[in-house]
Amino acid sequence: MPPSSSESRAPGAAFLLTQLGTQAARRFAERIEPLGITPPHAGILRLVAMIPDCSQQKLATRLGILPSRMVVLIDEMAGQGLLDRRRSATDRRNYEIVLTDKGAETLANMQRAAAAHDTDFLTPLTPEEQQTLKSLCEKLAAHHGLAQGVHPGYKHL
Amino acid sequence: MPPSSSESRAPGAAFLLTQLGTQAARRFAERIEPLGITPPHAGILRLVAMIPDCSQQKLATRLGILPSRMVVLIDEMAGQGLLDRRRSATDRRNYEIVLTDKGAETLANMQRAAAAHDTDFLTPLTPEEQQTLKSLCEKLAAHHGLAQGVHPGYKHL
DNA sequence: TTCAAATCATTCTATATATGAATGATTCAT
DNA sequence: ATGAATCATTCATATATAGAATGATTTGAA
Repeated sequence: MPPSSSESRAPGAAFLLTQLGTQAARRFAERIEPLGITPPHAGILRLVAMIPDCSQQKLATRLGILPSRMVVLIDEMAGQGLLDRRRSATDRRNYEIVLTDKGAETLANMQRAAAAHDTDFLTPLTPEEQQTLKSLCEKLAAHHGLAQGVHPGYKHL
Repeated sequence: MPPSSSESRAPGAAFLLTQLGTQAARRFAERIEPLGITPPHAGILRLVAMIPDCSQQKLATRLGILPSRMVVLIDEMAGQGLLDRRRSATDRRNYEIVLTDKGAETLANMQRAAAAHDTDFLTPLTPEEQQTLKSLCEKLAAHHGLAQGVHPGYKHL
């Protein structure tokens, strides 16, 4: 039987992951805030760079965001000059979202911020421990069907 | 220099932690949903059991929730019969929040759900790997100043 | 060819939550 | 005894999100 002498409940690994994940997400949000973007913006930026001339619908389904919310997010980013809406020549129902020069620059800054965030967050661990943690997390993520590079924190709860 | 041949960006460990943490939080929320409670309720339940006769103010500051929101949460839980407001005899400004029998029962069910959640979420890993992951997470959590058993996901962002 | 169904972006409405100020009762310190 | 502080509460406001409804366009079948 588990040791529960009085009321001292040692949290399990899943709870620790929740704590750490929330903390990591918050710190990343703080890192990119000076760039004028939020985590959803960052996800869009990455995806638009990976899939050029992508419709809003595809972005929405890939990121798990509702189309109606995507409209607002794209509005914001277009207003900042990070990307442009371009009517598709073949299907005039949808847009092709394209990165501007400023958008590409912001993406590069965002990736630098992500790298620095990663380094800082894992700094309490030795390089060997960092590698071990990463391997274990990759194994877990694979088994839980998490999409490469897209975190499920954009939709519902 | 890091290998970035084309556009394939391998996510760092911090990003993996964000993904896993979000996923773990969501699954836990689904687990306790049949009990009629949400994650904030679960946090309150745990804390009230650990600190009996606790004021709403203490709960709010410990959990990082605004007092005005705490009122609503306690209202909901009292409405479900999980806890009672009892005027403090020594200081009639504040309440002492006490668990009811049903509240204690729900807490026990919640802890069972948490244990099952932990087992299921980590099932892709061997027992040794699970222990390693837990140790590394504990080390990280300690260095990042995370409170025992209280995750920072209840406030702002 | 034509017409119904599907698709994309958008707008609108409703709900939940975050935030902070203000209120009233009570206690504390001088 | 009086003013400051504390606790629970209410209020007003802002923001995020879900989901339904709309209009333009394309697609597919009769």
